[in-house]
Amino acid sequence: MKKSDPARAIIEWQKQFGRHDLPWQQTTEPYPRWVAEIMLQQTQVKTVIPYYLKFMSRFPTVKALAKADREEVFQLWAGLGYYSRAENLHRCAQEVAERYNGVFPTEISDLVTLSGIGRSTAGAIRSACTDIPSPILDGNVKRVLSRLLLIGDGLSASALDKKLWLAAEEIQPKEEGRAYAQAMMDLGATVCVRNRPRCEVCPLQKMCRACAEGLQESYPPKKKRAPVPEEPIHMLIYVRDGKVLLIKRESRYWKNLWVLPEAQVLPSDARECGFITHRLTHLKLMISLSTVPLSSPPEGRWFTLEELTNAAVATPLKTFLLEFLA
DNA sequence: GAACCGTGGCT
DNA sequence: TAGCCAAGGTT
Repeated sequence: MKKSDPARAIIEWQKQFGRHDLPWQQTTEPYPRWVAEIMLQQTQVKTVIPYYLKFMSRFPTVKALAKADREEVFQLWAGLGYYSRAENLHRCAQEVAERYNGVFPTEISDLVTLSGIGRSTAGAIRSACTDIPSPILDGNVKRVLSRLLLIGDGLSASALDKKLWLAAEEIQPKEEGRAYAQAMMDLGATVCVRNRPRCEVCPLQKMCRACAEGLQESYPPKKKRAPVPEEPIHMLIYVRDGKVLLIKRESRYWKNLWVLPEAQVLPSDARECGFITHRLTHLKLMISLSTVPLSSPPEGRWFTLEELTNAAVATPLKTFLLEFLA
C-alpha cells in the first residue's frame, strides 16, 4: 500500500473504525439500498433508521412498493421531510416495475434515468450493490475532498462541484468500492465533521492540505443563504362530531400532505388559538378556531383523532392538533 | 444556475 | 438563542 494513497488509507481505517451495523448495510440488494439512499438525502442516519425499518417491513420488494397505495407511502414518509422524495420514490418503483421488469438496475446510466436518483445517489447504489467503485459526491465526500485537496477558495458553487466531481473520480480506488464509499461517509460523518473536526484521529491527517494549513473550518466554503421572511398563513380548525377537517396541500411546503384549510381573510366567527413557526423557511402558521356551522367548510376529509395519528400530516401540525384536540 | 424543499441536532 | 448544517434532486 502506498502511503500517499488516501483511498487505501481510509478503506483500512473503515474496517476498524467505520460503521458496520446500520440496517441497510446488511444487504447488497439494490432495492433496500436504494430506499436507504433516498431517505438519507439531506437527512441524518439517526433520523432515518426508524423510518427505514418501518418502510421495509411494509414494502419488502420494489414490486410491492410499485403497487402500493400512494396515500400509504406518504403516511410512512410523514415527518421525514422533503416530501417530493416520497413522490419520486413511489414513481421510481413503478418505473422499475415497468421498464426493468421489477429488477432494480445497478448501472449509473440506468439509475440516473429513474425519478429521484441523481448522479451521487446512483454512485452510492452502484458502489453498495456491486462493490465496483463509482464516484459519489454527497455532503460528506465534498467536505473530505475539499479539505484534503484544499479545493473551494473563491469558487462558485457550480465550479466547486465540478472540481470536486473530478477529484472524486481521480481519488477513488480500483477495488473495494463498497468499503470505500462507506469509508468516505463514515469519515465525513464521524471525523471530518463540519465543526471542530477530529483531525488527530484522521487517517488522512498527514496528506490533508487543510489540516497542514490549519484551515479545516474554512473548507468547504459556507453556503450563503438569505432566508426570506414570509407572511403568516392563516389556517382554520373546523371541528365536527369529534372530527377535524383537513385538506390535501397541493403545492410548496408539505405538498401531498394533509393540512388545515387556509383562509385568506379570517372569518368573524374565528378566534386565534395558536401558531406554528416553521423554522427553516420562516413560514408562520396562524391557527384559528372556526365555529361551525356559522362558516361553510371547504371540501376535504374529516379525521378522527385516531385517524389523525396515522395520517400523512406534517409533524409540527400533527403535534399541535393532537395537543389541541386532546 | 439558482431557488426550492423539512426536520432534528448542535453550538 | 438563532443560525447552521446533514447520505441531493428537481425545476
